[in-house]
Amino acid sequence: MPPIKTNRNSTKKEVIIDKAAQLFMEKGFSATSMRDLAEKVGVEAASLYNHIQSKAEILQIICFRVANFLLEHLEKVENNKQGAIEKIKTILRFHLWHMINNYEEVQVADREWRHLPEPYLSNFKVQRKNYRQRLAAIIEKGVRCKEVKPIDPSTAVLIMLHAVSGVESWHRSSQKISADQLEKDIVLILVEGLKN
Amino acid sequence: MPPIKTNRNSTKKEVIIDKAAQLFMEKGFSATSMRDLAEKVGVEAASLYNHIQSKAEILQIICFRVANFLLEHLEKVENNKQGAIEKIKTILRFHLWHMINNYEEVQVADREWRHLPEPYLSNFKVQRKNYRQRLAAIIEKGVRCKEVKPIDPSTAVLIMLHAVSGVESWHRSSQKISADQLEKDIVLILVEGLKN
DNA sequence: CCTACCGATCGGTAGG
DNA sequence: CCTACCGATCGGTAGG
Repeated sequence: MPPIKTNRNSTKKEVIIDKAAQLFMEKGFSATSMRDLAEKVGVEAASLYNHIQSKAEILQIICFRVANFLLEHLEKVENNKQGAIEKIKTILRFHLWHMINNYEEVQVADREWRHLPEPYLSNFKVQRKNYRQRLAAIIEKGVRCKEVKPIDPSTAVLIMLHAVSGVESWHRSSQKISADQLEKDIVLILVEGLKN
Repeated sequence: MPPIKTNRNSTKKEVIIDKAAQLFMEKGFSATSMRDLAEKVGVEAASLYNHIQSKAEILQIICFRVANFLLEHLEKVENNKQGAIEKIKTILRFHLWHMINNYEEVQVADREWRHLPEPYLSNFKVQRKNYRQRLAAIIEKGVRCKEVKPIDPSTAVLIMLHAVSGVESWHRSSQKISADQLEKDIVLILVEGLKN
């Protein structure tokens, strides 16, 4: 018999990672104890170590899962035939969608990566820098084609990425507007702000 | 004889707060120990308590100093006679200037306020919400006057405030462009994105 | 998966 | 401002 296929969130390890993401988001990585996590999962602290190697491993899985996901999408966009503005719109929408649906993990990756132990920390920083530079390259090309305003590309990247992480405030709030409307408004403001 | 006037950063307490802001920014509030801080200040951990009451008090001073500073400025802008776009520009520039010159404290207030003990935590949340609502009110008025695009005002606030906190990436980087150029670019992108 | 437990480190205090 | 020290809690292991 083949092994039963387990989708994400069905293995105990995934449950642990999921609950950890919630706690790391709420209290931060350092302020979350393995006893907090164990309680949330419904076992004793020692039992967690049958599924994970360390507290740091959980953070590492979360951070690199998010980073790889975004990087893979960027690669696809780089190779398509859209213009700069369209590429930016596509990336922005993907970021927003990813953020809205996985905001705990994305938020943790964004905020708590500093607590990664080496060599993961350096590795993550390199990936982060790489991502930003490639995004800036798309914008720079847009500037050269006069499709985008003559602004510093890395400043534009900075605004884009940070605006996306602002979705957290929306998520936490009473959610007056829909996810669709939120996406439309953000894309409108940023893309119109970039257009020449 | 009158007491000698001490400007900020000249008292030992201010030195402690300043070094703490650096550490809280670098490692986070929870991961910073009073021994780390003592070493940076150049005394033993126990000696810190002659100047401060607790670790939490330091965070509280940092968070409320930043919040009050921004709130005071907002009040002035609310009462001037500029249009909505001009008001937003003024606030955005003030935020950016404040961020660039005090980025450690601002960043800590932004990121570590969750670790405030009650009742400061609730208090801070109220001030934060209040600030955002008043900023949204300015934008909403702009939308009603057709000066600003018909977007959800709180979405616009979300983008503005998070874009500002992105200055941290700029600060940490090799600082290719000047603070002036950074400010111009950010104001340009965001304000043009909002204009109708 | 649990009980029992480890050494290390934490924020903070007593007393001088 | 320091030495000495407190109880609590931390991440993690041994052994079953």
